[in-house]
Amino acid sequence: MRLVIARCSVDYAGRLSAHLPLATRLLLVKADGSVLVHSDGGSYKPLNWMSPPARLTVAPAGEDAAEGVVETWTVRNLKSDDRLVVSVHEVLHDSSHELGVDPGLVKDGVEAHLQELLAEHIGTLGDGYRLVRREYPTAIGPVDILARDGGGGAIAVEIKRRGDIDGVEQLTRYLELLNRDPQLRPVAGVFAAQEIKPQARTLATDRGIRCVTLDYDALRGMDDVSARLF
Amino acid sequence: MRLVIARCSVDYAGRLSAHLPLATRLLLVKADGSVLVHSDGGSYKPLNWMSPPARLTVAPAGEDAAEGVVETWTVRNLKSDDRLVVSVHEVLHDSSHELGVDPGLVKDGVEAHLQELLAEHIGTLGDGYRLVRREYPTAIGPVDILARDGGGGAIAVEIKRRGDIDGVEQLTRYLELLNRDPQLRPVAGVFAAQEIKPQARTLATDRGIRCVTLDYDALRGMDDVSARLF
DNA sequence: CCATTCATTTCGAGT
DNA sequence: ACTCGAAGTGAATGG
Repeated sequence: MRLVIARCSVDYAGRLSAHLPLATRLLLVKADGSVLVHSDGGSYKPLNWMSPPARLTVAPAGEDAAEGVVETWTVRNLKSDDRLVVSVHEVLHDSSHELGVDPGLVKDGVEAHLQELLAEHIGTLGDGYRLVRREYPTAIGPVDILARDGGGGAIAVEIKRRGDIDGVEQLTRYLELLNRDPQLRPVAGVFAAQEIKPQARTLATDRGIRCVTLDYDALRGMDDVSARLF
Repeated sequence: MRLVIARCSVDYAGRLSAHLPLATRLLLVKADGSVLVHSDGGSYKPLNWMSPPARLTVAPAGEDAAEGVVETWTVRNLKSDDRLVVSVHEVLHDSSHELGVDPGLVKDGVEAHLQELLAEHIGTLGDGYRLVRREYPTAIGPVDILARDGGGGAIAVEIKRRGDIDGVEQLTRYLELLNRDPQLRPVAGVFAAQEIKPQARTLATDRGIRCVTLDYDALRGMDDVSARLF
């Protein structure tokens, strides 16, 4: 990994065109040839970049030396024809470092986990609810959860972290299919998410689908309690 | 901006939990307190990070000194209660740099531009086509383009950079609404994108919606030509 | 300021 | 290899 602090301007040409005026920035060159151009603020997203696999070539200034350019970096993607051109005016820092391969990130608490928790505590949807199965298969893909309510009626549950209109459309398609099955019919729908967009709620309600807001911490808390009982 | 190359392990607790085992990485501390943890590969996305506004506090090793920890960095987000904890085992490089404010990126060639270009060259959809208006309003949101074909029939165009099933669903909803308007009825649909997924194409065709693949460079080229005429 | 939509999205899982 | 959906999505734009 090479770290360069430089006064530079940057041009990108690929799926779109973009330009960065002259300023002091961090140029980060990774082992796979990818380059990140970072400013001293903003988010984790660079101002501009070239994705791997890429190749960096450095050329001394040509005609643009008159404009103060010291050297020109050209970063070419090896699979597409995207190009990133960095016009370096002044190098303030330049160092290289051996990092080795990274063991990678371990995550916990995403949608899959939400589904697990709700399946485990399906009773939070109503008294007498019981789980039939998670990932209940249909012709167009698996429904997140199939359950039965206290009266034995079938319930199809679609789970999202953020519930928007697409999720309601998806659940609607599942319900249409499931309601053709005499073993299940009639199947009611539940749209469960940590956060449900108003538009999605309106559409769901209009179609007779119940909306449920999930509290991840509460579900996880119930988990802890039940864990303590053992 | 502070650049640190260090052997470290990292833990994040916030909307999810994540852990990075001990390895050598770049720790990038920005002026707004945000921290990025980068490996020597992958894309522009850091392995882990803390978004601004954030505050970094560094503490000498405590009980964990026995495990080889030299110092512990705690990065707290000032608006949420997200925390990033970096256990530093060895510092291989440490430098700070003044960058100043960045003038920011200038973009050109995104979806808005595609819509502009297609509206300008609506004739590429067929002989005699003419533009009624861009962002034609409906009760559930604006249609990208409303046009008339050579015979005077209304055409609703949905534009995407990448056309997938969601875009077809969206256009379907627009068409359903527009076809209730006696001034417009019957309204035909055109799904236009730089790249159309097979599934989306199938669904669109099934619903009588025409699919058109847009060539951005060609549209831009036509633009250049017409520009040269003036 | 909230809500929706786009993104050089990136990333991972499943087929 | 390809497709599809999720993301600690982030960022811009319109109401």
